[in-house]
Amino acid sequence: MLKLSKKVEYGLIAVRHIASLNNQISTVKEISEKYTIPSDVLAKVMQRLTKGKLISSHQGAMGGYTLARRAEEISVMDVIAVIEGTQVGIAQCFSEEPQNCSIFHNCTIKNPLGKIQHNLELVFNSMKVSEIV
Amino acid sequence: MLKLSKKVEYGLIAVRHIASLNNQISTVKEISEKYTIPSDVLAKVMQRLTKGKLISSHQGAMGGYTLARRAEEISVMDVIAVIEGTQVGIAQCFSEEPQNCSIFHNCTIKNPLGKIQHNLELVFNSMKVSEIV
DNA sequence: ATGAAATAGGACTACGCAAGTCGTATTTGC
DNA sequence: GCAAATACGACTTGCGTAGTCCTATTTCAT
Ligand code: SF4
Ligand code: SF4
Repeated sequence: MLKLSKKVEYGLIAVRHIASLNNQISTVKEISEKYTIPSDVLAKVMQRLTKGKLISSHQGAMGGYTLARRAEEISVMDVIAVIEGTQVGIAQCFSEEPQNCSIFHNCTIKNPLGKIQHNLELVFNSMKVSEIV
Repeated sequence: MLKLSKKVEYGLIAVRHIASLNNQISTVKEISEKYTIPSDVLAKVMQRLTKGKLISSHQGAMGGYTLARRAEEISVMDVIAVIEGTQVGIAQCFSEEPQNCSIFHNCTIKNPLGKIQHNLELVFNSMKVSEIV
């Protein structure tokens, strides 16, 4: 409960790695070996980060990935949001249709939880990749 | 990912309910019907809250539950910690033996994540039941 | 041109946890 | 003694996470 997925952790490690090398091009093989991450899993993480425009891919031999923005402009929240396609919410009614929760109408805690959700987002938004290199 | 469990939500609803009734004794049946919560599930949640000394149980006919502390002294974090027996951690290495994570030794993000973890705890600790009645 | 190095992406499996159900025992007020 | 309530363990089901496997595509270097 409340745990980040491994994919997100891998994504953060990868993005931080590229940033720490001053945005030098890096490959999946290089990163997966250095940090002992299953390369297939990391590959798909990188593909999502590419689709989310946080990094840029360079296909073919001598290819790899570079950052698509400055490290100061990539937050932990960005990485989470891109890797988890869905909306991140501390409760069901924040991440999907509120009606999906059978007790939505007489739920007495959704407003307080909304406040907490907002504060959590502030925390994740405020930490940038540039701070963790 | 990052979602509270239903048990925690049920626990918060129940604790808030009792608090809103000015600590009048309340039963599982009463709460489960009012909020459409499966009574068996709620029952076990209440038992955990009792073991965690957040509420007090009164067995037998005319029994039920009351708060064991003032609503100002029960935080959302307390409820989470008691219902989830385990340590709540944003990453594996915070909730179990660090060695369990195969990449612990060369993990470059555990310190930053630790900082985030700390901030999240502040958020959950600062919201008290008395604020959500 | 050809082959090697790299990204792109779908299909599938295995495992663990969340949520709920069921059955039974125990306590206690009337 | 009966009914209302808590206590608690065993079980099922479904879903999400993590990982594996396989194939296609792109592009550089020889
Ligand atoms: S409505 Fe209440 S119970 Fe349903 S998801 Fe939102 S917060 Fe949780
Ligand atoms: S060590 Fe790094 S990767 Fe392993 S759990 Fe802690 S943070 Fe996540």
